[in-house]
Amino acid sequence: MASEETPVPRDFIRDIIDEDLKTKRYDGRVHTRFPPEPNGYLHIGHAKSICLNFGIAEEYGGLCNLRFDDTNPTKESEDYVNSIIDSVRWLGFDWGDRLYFASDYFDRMFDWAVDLVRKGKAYVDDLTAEQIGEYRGTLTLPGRNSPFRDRSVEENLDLFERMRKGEFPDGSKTLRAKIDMAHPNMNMRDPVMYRILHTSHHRQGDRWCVYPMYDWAHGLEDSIEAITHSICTLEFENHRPLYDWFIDQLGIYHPQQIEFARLNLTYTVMSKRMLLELVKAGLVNGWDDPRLPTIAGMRRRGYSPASMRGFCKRIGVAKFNSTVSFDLLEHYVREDLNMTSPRLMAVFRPLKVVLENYPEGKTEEVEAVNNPEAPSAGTRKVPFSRVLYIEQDDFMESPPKKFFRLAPGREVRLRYAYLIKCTGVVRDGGGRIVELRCTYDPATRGGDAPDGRKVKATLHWVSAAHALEAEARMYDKLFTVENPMGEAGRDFREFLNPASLEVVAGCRTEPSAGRLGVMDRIQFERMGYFCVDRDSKLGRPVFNRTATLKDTWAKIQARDGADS
RNA sequence: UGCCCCGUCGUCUAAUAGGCAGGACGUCUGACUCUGGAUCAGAUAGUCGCGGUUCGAGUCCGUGCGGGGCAACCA
Repeated sequence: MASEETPVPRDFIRDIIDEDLKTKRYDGRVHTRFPPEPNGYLHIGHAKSICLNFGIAEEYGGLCNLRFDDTNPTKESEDYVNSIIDSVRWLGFDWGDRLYFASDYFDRMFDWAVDLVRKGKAYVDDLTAEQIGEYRGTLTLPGRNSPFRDRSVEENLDLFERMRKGEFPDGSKTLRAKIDMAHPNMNMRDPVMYRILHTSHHRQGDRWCVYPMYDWAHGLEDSIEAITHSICTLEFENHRPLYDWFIDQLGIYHPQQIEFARLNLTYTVMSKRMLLELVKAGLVNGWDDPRLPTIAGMRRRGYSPASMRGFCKRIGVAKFNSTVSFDLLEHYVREDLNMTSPRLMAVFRPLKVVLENYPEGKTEEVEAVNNPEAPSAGTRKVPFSRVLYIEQDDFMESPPKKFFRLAPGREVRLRYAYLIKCTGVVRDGGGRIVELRCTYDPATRGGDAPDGRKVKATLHWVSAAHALEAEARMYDKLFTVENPMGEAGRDFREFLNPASLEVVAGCRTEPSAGRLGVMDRIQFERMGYFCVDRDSKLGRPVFNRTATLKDTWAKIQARDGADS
């Protein structure tokens, strides 16, 4: 885990915590929390927040809670709760026995609301949602007081209690904080605290028909759990004054909210809403589609938890709205996978090679290194015989100057095996090359020529008779543009990359691939990092491409105008 | 024509309490190599503008410009 041995990052949040520790603001405690709403799957943006919150707790010897902000039963479900628990655990974090649900605090929240009503700081409003909007004013114009704003405490108490008992239909009444309808911060214009929702809750059943709003609930949740630093994203900055107001009116424990910029990544979308749209429309294959930036999707794609943690740690934390390059993510993934992935050989688009001077029916085994970065991974035997497959892209009949691979009359090395030279091509009726005739040099077993002659390329290969058939799913960027949301008036779906998934059937792998288990991560030499998908069948594995290897040749081709 | 927040290489991010603007990714060179992988060496490129304070400003003050957020009974 080289990526995690980097020094602990410094950022403005840790500076604030250092300062609070110095001034003994919270008696030297550091207690954070990760508070997702169970209304979708977690994505890499959440991973940033998870790493931040759990990471800070770890570094300071504090604690981090996992708390579900389940205040809106119309959008939430237990399935989402489970997927979130699964994702956080997979990322490698532990919340001990501190798994909490906002819904478990509903009684206390209700009592506190009654408290506010008693203090004349909250009232029951009969305005409709639409009217509330009208009375709120605009960004530049002050709002007006609701005609129900000055009801007596007794009447408010009675009405609120009857709301709770279910006497009123959905939307007919709300409980509102009594603050200031002319406040320059819109959030302070008598925000709604409770709405009536005759909807059963995935944990509370039908116990409630009034549910707290985020602004009212969230600060209370943090207060109840004695959180010291409530870390959240920038869009809640304007809500902090309200969060503070509630806590001060109630006179309860007061955490410090700190906002940071959410993660944006190029070539993808990072909002649960957009992700949900893609899933619902069937534009991807579920929440764990390997093309999605969901944690479940990236996991299925083959990203390791360590690489995701390394990425999150090293992108830093700031208040500047930024977009991280997808290249950076891939860099950390490759960095980790390079060190940890066993190497195997597989040919994705097979081209048959017949070694004319190799005895028919003979098979030998060559020794291959499992991981050049980790000698302790040992070696393995790979069968070699007269008929082989190599990659179609590794042969060109009339190669350009910079093409180093096999061509008529040219000699290359077969990895760990022999030097071979191409002596001819065999075509089908349509003139397509279907087979290469080659000779091998028996003196080069293992790959080195006794006379010291060099070759410019080493190719991966498999023995036709011993190969295992497999399917590969080649994933590419989900969108064709860096910011799919960036074009005014265009829907982000217009920029979906039609080539984001290419299924390659008929791949041939060396036999040892048959011993892999689901989710095992490997590198197919020269082709990229892959992992075994759960769709694999016995004897016919399915591989997801996690990332390609850096490919200098592909870069040259792209730059020099692809003459292939 | 309101309020809040933010502007450092192409990108992300450092610069302990004002003191040589550094790192990473990307890109480009080169070395090495039985993965055109990995590794190594080098190059590239930045403090949004204008004033002010100061011996000294990315950092402090003012102002302009630019970007983001806010008008759900969502979070």
